[in-house]
Amino acid sequence: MAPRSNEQNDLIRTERREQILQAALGVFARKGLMAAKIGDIAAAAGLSHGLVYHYFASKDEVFTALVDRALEGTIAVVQAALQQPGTPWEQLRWLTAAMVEGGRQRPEHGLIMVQAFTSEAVPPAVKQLVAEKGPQIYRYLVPLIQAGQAAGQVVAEDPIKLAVAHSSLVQGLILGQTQGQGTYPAPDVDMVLRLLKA
Amino acid sequence: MAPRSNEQNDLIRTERREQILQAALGVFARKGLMAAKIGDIAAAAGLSHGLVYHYFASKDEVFTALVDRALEGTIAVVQAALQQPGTPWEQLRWLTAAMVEGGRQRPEHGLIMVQAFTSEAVPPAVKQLVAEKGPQIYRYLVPLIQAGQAAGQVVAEDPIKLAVAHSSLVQGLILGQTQGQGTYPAPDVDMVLRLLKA
DNA sequence: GTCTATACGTAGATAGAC
DNA sequence: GTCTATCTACGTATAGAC
Repeated sequence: MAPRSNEQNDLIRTERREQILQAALGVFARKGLMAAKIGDIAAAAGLSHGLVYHYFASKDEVFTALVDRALEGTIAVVQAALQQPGTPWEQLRWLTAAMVEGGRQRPEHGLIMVQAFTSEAVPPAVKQLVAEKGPQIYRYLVPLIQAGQAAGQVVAEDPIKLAVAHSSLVQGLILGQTQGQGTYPAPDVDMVLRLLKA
Repeated sequence: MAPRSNEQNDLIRTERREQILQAALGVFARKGLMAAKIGDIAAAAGLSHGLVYHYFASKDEVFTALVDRALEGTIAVVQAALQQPGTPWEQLRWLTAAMVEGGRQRPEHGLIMVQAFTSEAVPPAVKQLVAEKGPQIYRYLVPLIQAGQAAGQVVAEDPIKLAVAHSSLVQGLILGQTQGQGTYPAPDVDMVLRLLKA
């Protein structure tokens, strides 16, 4: 039996890491940071709980990594909206659709972020991430709204308030979907955009 | 030293119970069900942790009592809106103001409800409460929206979708206020009502 | 790289003193 | 009614075998 090469080992490492993160994403989203046990994550990933500690130093570190991903992902979507072709309104529509649809199919990121933003029982590293990267979302969203106002497509209100309202509604919808479990029909993109429409 | 009368004992009992519930409301809202320790609640209430168990059988029972209050309170507000004088639109405006303002001053109920609605790590009694009383909110909100539509004041969209959008936005705003800690200006009542306006 | 067994700390819950 | 001391269970994190 020939020994594994370094490349093969690296491949296994990144695979396992991803496997653990994916499993943890679901468990953390459903149960919350403190209620989620390492054993739950290991079981969901299909491996022993000892192995989780081979790849991550602590439960907090796993959670922090996921919060970072969720924040980076959200920022990336807002940035991507600015790269879309068309008018500011069309960009806003693209952004809204991406967030609402994304949240509908995979609400886990949204649930993780709510915990990161609202709970005090969160590792210091998470608080730092939230403080640093949270405002970045508005750094891109507010100018987009202002561009829409300049084009006469977005209502002439305080652009920051509009941005807060838009983000809050999207967040709320993700939570609402989780609770209702499809019981109620979900508002569509156009309904969300009524908030902004001139 | 004369012994206490039964009436005095009863008074102490209800006082202590309330004292514990108020303290627990804050702790649960900030830390979440699992991260909140009985010791935290006792310390916040200014009494020993043993005494908490004299008034409640378990931590779960305290949490469940608070969820019940939050749900009942929300239902009561929606019902109260229907009793307000004026047109359906004025009633909707009253309701929105009550929820947004209430959530701004005391976001704890909103945070508790988010946990109750979204977390799996919640006692069965809470799941039952959510299943029973959660839909009651829509039982009163949807007809109010329909009345507004009949009066030509609310846009002619699916009233259930409108109700979901409205509730989601209010919930999202409460969360947003908690995270931003007053960093950003909060959307006002009129901005929320743009969702519904004809 | 992966697992099982174990140590250690902590927190929920109870018992008994005052 | 209230507190302190204690029991007990569980979960994080580690050590060592394979």
